Amino acid sequence: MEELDHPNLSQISLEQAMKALGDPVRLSVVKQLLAAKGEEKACGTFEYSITKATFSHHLQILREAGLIFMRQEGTKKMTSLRLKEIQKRFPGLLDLITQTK
Amino acid sequence: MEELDHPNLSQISLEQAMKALGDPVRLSVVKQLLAAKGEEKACGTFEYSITKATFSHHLQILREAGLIFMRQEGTKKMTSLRLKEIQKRFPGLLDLITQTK
DNA sequence: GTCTTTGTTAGACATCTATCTAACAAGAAA
DNA sequence: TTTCTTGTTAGATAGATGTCTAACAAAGAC
Repeated sequence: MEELDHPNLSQISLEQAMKALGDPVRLSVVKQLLAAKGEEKACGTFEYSITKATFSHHLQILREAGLIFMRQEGTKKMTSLRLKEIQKRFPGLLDLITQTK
Repeated sequence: MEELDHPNLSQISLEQAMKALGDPVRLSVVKQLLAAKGEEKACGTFEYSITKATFSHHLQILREAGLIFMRQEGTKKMTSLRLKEIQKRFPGLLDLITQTK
């Protein structure tokens, strides 16, 4: 099993974070994780209207942007927001996403 | 002379704003406008390392995303941040850009 | 009027990106 | 072992995006 790359948030630019969030699928993922209040979600529990292959691609981008953490558990892959690290590196970003409708 | 389209910020999604900011040239423009503390800047006064044609294209994207206001003054086009409107529609966004290094 | 300044538009082009289908991988269940 | 569940990888593709050059437009200066 491959070890997944989870970059240190200090390596992530605001530009890269913005780019990752400037997509409907990926912003929706972050919103769903925010709604989960820090709890993990298996990939299959997200709502989306694309194929699972494409969805997997979007999760990879969010992971490489330092925004989500993923770990294997059996056949499932548990995904969670890197809440504290994001708040430290990009203060106000998650509040902005939560509040903006 | 064409009237420029300046959308109402209520029409702009967070996703669109993020997308506009997820580019090095455009994020730099916003940072330079923030550094100008609300003052207008002529296009020619920005620092960038692309052609003016490409730069013009990026300003158009920022304008259409509701982030900047542009007005003609003689041969120059004065550009400014839509500060208050952004703060109202996307609270914390500009602080985030200002603070993140 | 002619030239200069400032920026836009048109067209072309290479690269990036989101998407799909099909095949694969790995763990769990039977 | 065989099958099911869950998700990734590979390869292809259409469309979006950032970039350039060249031509144009409009206002000011001479």
